[in-house]
Amino acid sequence: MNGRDGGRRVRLRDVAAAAETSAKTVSRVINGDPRVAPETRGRVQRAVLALGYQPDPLARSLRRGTDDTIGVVVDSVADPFFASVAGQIERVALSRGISVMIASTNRDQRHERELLTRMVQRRVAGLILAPISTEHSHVSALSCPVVFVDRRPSGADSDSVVVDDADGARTAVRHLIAHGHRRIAFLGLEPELDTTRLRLDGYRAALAEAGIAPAGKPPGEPSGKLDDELVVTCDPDSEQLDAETIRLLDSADPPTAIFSPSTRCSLRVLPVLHRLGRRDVAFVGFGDLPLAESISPGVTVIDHPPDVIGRLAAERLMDRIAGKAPEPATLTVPLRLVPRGSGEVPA
Amino acid sequence: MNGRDGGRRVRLRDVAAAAETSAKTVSRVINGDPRVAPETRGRVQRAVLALGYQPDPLARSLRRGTDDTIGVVVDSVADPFFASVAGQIERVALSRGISVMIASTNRDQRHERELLTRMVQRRVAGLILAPISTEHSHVSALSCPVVFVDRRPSGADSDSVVVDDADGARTAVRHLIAHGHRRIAFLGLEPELDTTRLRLDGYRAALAEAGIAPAGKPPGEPSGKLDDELVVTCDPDSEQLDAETIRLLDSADPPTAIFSPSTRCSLRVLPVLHRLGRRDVAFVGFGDLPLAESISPGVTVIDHPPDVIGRLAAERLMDRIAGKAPEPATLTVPLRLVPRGSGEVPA
DNA sequence: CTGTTAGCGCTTTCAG
DNA sequence: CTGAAAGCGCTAACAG
Repeated sequence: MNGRDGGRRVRLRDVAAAAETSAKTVSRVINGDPRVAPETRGRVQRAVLALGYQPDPLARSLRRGTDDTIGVVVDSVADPFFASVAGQIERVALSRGISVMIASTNRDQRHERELLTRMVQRRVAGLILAPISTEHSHVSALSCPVVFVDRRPSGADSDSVVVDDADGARTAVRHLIAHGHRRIAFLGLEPELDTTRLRLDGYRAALAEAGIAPAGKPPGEPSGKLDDELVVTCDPDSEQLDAETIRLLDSADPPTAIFSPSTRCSLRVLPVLHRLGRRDVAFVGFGDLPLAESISPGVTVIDHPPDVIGRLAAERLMDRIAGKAPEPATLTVPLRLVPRGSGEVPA
Repeated sequence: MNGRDGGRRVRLRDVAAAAETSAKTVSRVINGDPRVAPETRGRVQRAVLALGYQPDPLARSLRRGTDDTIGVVVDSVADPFFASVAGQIERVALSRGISVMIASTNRDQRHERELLTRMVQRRVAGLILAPISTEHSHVSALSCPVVFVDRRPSGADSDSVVVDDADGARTAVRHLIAHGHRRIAFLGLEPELDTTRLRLDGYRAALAEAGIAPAGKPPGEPSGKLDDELVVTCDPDSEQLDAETIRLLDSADPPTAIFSPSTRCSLRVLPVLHRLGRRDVAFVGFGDLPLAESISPGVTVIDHPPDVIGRLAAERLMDRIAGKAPEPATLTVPLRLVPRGSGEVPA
């Protein structure tokens, strides 16, 4: 009926034979080359339909040196933020007939490099990367356009779609300060991440401009802490963050407010807060959460919209692939604070 | 230094030339063929390293007819459940050196077919599919192993990893009945989905065994409703579900308990409940939620573990690809009820 | 407008 | 143990 005769693969030459012409002419028809006689074109199209021919993307890519697929490399597809980013990228790509290949680095630099190499070898037409490694000279040598998301490349001559992390954090902490808080904790991403540093900068800037000095630093630091007494940086997916949160809240001079620099952190810290029944502790998180408004108090967040970021990155990459983008640029997606209650708890 | 000399692609023949041997011998070394003289092997390996050679996966797949990539086709990567499933699949695949290609159907049958065709054309070694179409004969003809997840294929001669949807729903509704509820609403997936039907069956079974007849059905049904007065089925991503929830709660003889048959529904219904301040309405959801224990009352759920499902599906597919799996089987992942408060609200 | 030839980079024959 | 030839399915280059 439709060509799947016994599972046998239909090739260009089969179509050519059926249409009584050459492979090249069929190729022309397939690729919309206008220089084919209408009559011939008709015969070919009929044969294509009759045999159910579908071009082999592998052979085509090998010959053309490029593929109609783009690669998306993020921390983890299982992370709802990146899952959503990837989903949007897919939507945009799909609407232009481009396939998407998604892969996770799991925040491993070596793995990141391997994935990129692998994708380039597959002749992807372009890449969208949430970089984990700090050094990206190898990326610019990649021979296909790359758009960075979420985190900036160190060498700033590439396209990227980011947010103003420092500003977002500053806004969050200012908000807490405006509600009377002076002891505000930062709980607490991996210090290696670019964004951690920026959000920490914003946190400190807000404190500084309010004349709040970072608390004195004891000399011998346990691992997982930075200088500041109220700053914790550790893997937010580990229970260490729970422990640190409890320790801080139980300490002699505890924080009255918490700034959580990422959704992953919030998902750790909020349950601790609720388990302890500490509704008196103010909370602002970086990144929105499902059910944020159904918790009481509602969770105040800096909205960090994955769908916008994904869409912009995808559109940018499409333009680049089409050769349309004029020069590398950094798109900064605006952030806004969404007050829901937890950030407005008074000191 | 490491072969990326001027971005030029290093081919097998370049290595052969450097090692003063033939392309085929280099190919043998690359593929671990033992029938190469140790001395030759050494020379080749040195040349590979010196030139930074990496085999071209495209050319290799074209020639071999198979690729070391598997395809994952789910409703949407942006859906946290499937994102998590995909993440686990990726982990397992990766540990065996297999790449993963993820794509979303967006619950479109035609699109599902296109994606599958596309992936098969790319010679994927296997597929993991959360089927949306109800008829899957075309899938079994796909010429590569397929493992179904979440929803069963209609022709049951394939591998699949599912949960006992009816049983999970029955357990949930029994739990509510045990707490004294007799008017229990079902709110409310798309009726087209296989799983909706099964979960609805379980819901009805639990009611039936408790001697609770489905409420009388008015003759003229507005769209989005099934027969039963307390059953709503509609797209859970639309605001229609909010409206239906409010309507039911405001009706003359309102439900005292709600069974939400999926996480997507829960994320719609719970905010409505909280907005209305209806802490008196009992709630059990199918599928766990982030922050479920931080809401008050804590959200009672049937845990529907995406990581287990993903891992099992991936392992099953790997076995199949390796030719190890004996015969098609349906793996049923056990479900358990996690009481957290909302399901224990008395009638 | 159409066809032939060559070759993308690799691996499978099949001979040495 | 090694290599030459052929070809996976397609398209670029160059004729006609």
